[in-house]
Amino acid sequence: MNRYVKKITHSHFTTGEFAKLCKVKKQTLFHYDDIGIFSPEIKADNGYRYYSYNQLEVFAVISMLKELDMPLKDIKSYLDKRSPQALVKLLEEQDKQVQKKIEELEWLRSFIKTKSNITKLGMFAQTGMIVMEKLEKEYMVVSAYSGSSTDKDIAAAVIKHLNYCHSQDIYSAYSIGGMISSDKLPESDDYAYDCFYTKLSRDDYAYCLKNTPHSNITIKPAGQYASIYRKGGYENVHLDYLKLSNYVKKNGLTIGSYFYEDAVLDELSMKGYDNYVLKLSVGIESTLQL
Amino acid sequence: MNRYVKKITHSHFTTGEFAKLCKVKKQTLFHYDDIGIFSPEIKADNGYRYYSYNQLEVFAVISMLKELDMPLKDIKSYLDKRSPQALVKLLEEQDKQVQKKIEELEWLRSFIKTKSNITKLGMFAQTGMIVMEKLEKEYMVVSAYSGSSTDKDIAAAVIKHLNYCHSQDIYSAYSIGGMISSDKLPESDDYAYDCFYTKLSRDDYAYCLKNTPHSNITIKPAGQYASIYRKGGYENVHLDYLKLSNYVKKNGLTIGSYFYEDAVLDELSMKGYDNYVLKLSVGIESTLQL
DNA sequence: TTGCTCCTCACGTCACGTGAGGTGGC
DNA sequence: TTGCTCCTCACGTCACGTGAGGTGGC
Repeated sequence: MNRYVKKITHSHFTTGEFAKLCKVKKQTLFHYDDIGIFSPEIKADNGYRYYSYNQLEVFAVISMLKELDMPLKDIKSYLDKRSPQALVKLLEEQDKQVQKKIEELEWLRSFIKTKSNITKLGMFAQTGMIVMEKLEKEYMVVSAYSGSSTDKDIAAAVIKHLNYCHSQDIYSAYSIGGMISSDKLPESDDYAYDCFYTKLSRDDYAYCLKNTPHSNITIKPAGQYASIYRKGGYENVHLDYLKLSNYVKKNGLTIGSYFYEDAVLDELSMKGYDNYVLKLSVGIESTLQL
Repeated sequence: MNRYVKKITHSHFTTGEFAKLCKVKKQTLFHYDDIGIFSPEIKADNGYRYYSYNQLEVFAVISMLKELDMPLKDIKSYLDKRSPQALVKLLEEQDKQVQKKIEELEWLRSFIKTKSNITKLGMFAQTGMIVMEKLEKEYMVVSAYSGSSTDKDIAAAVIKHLNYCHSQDIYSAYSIGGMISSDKLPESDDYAYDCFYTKLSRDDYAYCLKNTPHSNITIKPAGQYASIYRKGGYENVHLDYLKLSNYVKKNGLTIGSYFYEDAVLDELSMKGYDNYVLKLSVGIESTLQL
């Protein structure tokens, strides 16, 4: 690709042509020339810019590095000191970056899937009535709470819980839930949780096992649960806990150890607490079991 | 997670606390409040901002959407009209985006690998001497060139070649190469190519087959090749073509149909044509073959 | 000659980042 | 009281994008 190169500008591309070939705007080329990162091979006396074939791949690599969030400054500093050795090193570093990004995006897909499933659950749930459901086991990170009932303590406990999750590289799509011991039925709106928890999706759990096998992960057992989905947020939640409790008693069932309280539709899809959809549930065991 | 919420600011997080939990700078939260995309649940009379637990996941989703290059305007317009239906739709769209991005990044990895291999080839090649090598078959997109010898025609032909590649969604890591019929030995530096070509990596080829099965792809045959790597760019290239030709004759070998000319180290790792490393090669068949 | 493309210059924008200078709760 | 954190400006930055107004080659 050398024919007459260096001799006549016709074998070169104008700014407009080169921009089209690179699928960018002319202004980008002007900008790159201004900051000295990528200039045309030839600059005519009238100021016209002429780019060559061989610059195409340089531009392609600049675009690639930009895609990978490398600042133009860093790209320039490579190009200023370019060499085959430096190129190979750069490419190897970028390959690692790309691998990491792919993993992040794959995690993101599972985040999206989980969030979508939770939301659909809230959209289609029958609200205000008790439903019996067979639930699979779930993995959760649980932080016991035994602090005082002051809000300051609670806020601190939540921060601690989240910091623990983050320290284990856990960023779940599930919102924080609350557990209440089932022998401590809430008697007013002003009740306290015994634990905070963060549920994990299967993917979260797999990722967690791989990276930090000794994380403090609790299993919420599989089995029959009595649940109630409620619109209207947190107002008079204790009445629904009462409903659940009465239902279990009336049907002669054995109540599980904890009530679980989850926000199914919350701030992300609804504005204001009053519009949240909560799910309260408790494990039950039929006394008719063998 | 409702305890005393709405009543006392202590159950909430200050800007600094919330920023730490979200792994961003405070300024980001100020900015989001300014443009109205994400404001604290409570703003005290003294101007202090207080964020709640339930806002954590909203912020997480904003971060996620930002990661996926959604402008803050668009994120705001979702949040302004938020609903479970809109959320599910948004998530489904984003899932497609993420899938696409993952595919792009996987393509990028193969681009990086190819580029790296080509560069290593140039770094470690013995230059200035003829080497015999057994090459595997390679796939290439070839554009015949029969235009005049004016540079304008050549530039137009290259544009046409690249546009064809782009129309087939082919963005190879290989630079454009040139083919010269082997019965037309260059006699001066001013020679003409008979074809331009773009080599494809295995991944490019697989991708190509999947998307546009009828692309015009040529196979450069596997077999023995006589090659010469040369430093010093394009000056007196014809002398190396002569070397190759003489070598083939002297050893009583049958010459293949075309000379192939590739830039192995070019503008990307070297400054200026004079420092390029080119590879010239031609297929040979031993006349001693059965 | 017409129309298209080229140029420079100045200002806008997007999503924050960076101090400067001052107030306020434990 | 000390020190830390909060606040609001105002200006900077990064990578261009958008015209405005004028020149220049086929």
